[in-house]
Amino acid sequence: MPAREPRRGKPTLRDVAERAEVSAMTASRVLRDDPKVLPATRDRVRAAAAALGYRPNEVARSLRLGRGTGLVGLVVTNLANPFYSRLALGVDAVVAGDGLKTVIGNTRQDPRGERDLVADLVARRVDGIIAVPAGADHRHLAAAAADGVPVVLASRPPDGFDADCVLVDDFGGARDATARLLARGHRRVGFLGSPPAVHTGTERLRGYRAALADAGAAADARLVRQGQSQTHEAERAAAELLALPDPPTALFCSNNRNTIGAFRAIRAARTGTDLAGFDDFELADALGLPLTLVAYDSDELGRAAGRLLLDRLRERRSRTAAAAPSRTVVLPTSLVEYGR
Amino acid sequence: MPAREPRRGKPTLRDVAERAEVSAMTASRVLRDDPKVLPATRDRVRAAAAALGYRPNEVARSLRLGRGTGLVGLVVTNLANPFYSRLALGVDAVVAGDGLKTVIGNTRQDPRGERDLVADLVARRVDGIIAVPAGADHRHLAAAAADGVPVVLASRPPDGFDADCVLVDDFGGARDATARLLARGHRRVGFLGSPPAVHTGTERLRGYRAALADAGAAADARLVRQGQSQTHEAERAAAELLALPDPPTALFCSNNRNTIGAFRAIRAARTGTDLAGFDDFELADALGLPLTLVAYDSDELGRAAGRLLLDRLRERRSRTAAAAPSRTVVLPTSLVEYGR
DNA sequence: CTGTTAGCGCGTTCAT
DNA sequence: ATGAACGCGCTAACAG
Repeated sequence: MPAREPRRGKPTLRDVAERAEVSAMTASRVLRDDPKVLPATRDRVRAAAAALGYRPNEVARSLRLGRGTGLVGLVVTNLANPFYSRLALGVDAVVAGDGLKTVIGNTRQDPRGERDLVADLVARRVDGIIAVPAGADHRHLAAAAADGVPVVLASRPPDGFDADCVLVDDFGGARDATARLLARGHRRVGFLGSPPAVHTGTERLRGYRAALADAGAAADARLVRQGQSQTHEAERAAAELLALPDPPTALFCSNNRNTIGAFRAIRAARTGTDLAGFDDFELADALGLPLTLVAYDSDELGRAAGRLLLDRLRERRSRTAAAAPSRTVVLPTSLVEYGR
Repeated sequence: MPAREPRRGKPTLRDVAERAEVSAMTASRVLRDDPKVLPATRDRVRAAAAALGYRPNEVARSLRLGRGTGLVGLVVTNLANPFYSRLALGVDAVVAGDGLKTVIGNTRQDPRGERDLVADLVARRVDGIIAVPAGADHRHLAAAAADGVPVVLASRPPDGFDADCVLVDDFGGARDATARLLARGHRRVGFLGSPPAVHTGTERLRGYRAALADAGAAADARLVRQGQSQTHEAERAAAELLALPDPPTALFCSNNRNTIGAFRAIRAARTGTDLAGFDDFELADALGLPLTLVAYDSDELGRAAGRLLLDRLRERRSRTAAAAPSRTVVLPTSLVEYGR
């Protein structure tokens, strides 16, 4: 039988080479713009490649080169939350600048799923991982880092291992927003937040408490509700607070899901309860109720994470000395007032 | 020099094999749960793999197996738009069920960027591509399909080539919403929509016009503004319509960006203009103005696209007969009323 | 049950 | 300027 079948699957470098009547090596050189090729040969190879619709196989390429795959793994819990999609956008914008693509992994808050996902990303030889871990157990991420895959955490710090990370000033933002409520004369301020396992939730709770302490206001534990991660759960929790015999006159919410839920509850109860929350969101200005929000540059969160990762990858390429110590970037927050 | 250096980079199958004192082949079998291995050997290999922290290299694996990479490319224009992030989520949810991962490509409306992106995805040997093309020129997608990469379009039909696609009932939804406005007695209904090149925009414009014709209402070209893809552009266009000597008494908007912009303009102008739009969105019920929206299951858009792609991939695996004819799924819409 | 051979598509090394 | 040999890490196909 002849050496090679004519049309089996996609054309390979050898197909191009045969058609141009050169060796595979020469074809390879031409297609990578290696200068040491005769112009005439170059044209023949290019013509052959075009005629065959040749596409270099990046899989074979990255195997051979031993470098990474040009893929960055992004691990988030819920892409439907604008917070995460903005993050994804920021990451992608930055890493795309270096020719990298982003692989998304949506874990839906499932810790086991997150473990498998990270393992799979490592097996796929992504160049790096950017993660917003769902839980407090970071061993799977530590394992990835130990396997030599650079890991960058976003929105929560690494626990039990060392890694770059980019955070928001959770404590300061929450404290400032709560202080703003207190400055308006409120004495009973409720708190609505995510489950206690989430770092941002606990930090923001700390900020809320610090503001109360600073103002000499009492910290009533009955006014603190943690555990809501969906708007309808938050609405229910807020309604319960408002129905208390001695209800809070203001509410601070630790994220946009809780703020929106609380808004609905307040509007329904017509109590005129003052409202503040972490995270800015679209249409916050159009709700017809006064609202104090802790804003920050959510795109920048992703971009900063992307930059930290790119720095690690560059460091790795230029086999320079020892690895740089891990870095933490903290994004500032600001208070915005709507409808006032 | 000795045959193999001890610790260079990640451990490979051969490292595991040597440590377990078996051949690479046996190690391979164990790690893939091939039953034809002696339990004792199996344990030794497993122990060796664990001790070394071995991770199979999926890159080498997919090169060897000749199958795809287990990656699905998703091409969208703007992940920050909830419409696209929901789509991404739906796609990922479905394909993840088959062990596939989603690679996102955000084109930011740049047609040239989209061309390069698709070419890159093909070079990376993704198993398939799901795209919401930015423009009307689909030659790059046709090329990918011709290269043997299954392509599924979402939210717009293929132009100039054959492919599966999932659409929303753009025409019907727009016609129904406009008819609702007309049924309330409006005679002058304005239209705000995306640039003419976008399929959904033109279909929805057709629906709007059909409703006008059905009701015997005049189609005043001055009341039609196309070209807005951001809320602030839409707000400006809406304001211009409202400032006309003979302004429309109602507005129909072809997507959520335009609806939100129009909402802001109407609220600012205090004209009480009636408003309807395509796409449901969060907080639409809380805006304090009556609003008629064309709703559909946006997650299902992504899921349906994912399923069409999976069907193609399965068809490909089971080398059955000729390829099935391309399929089109159309999602129904419904009208929802808020604040009325 | 286990090992050997061979090669997926490509690029480095060293010839010529 | 061009080509042959070799191997990246893995696994089908065949021995044994």
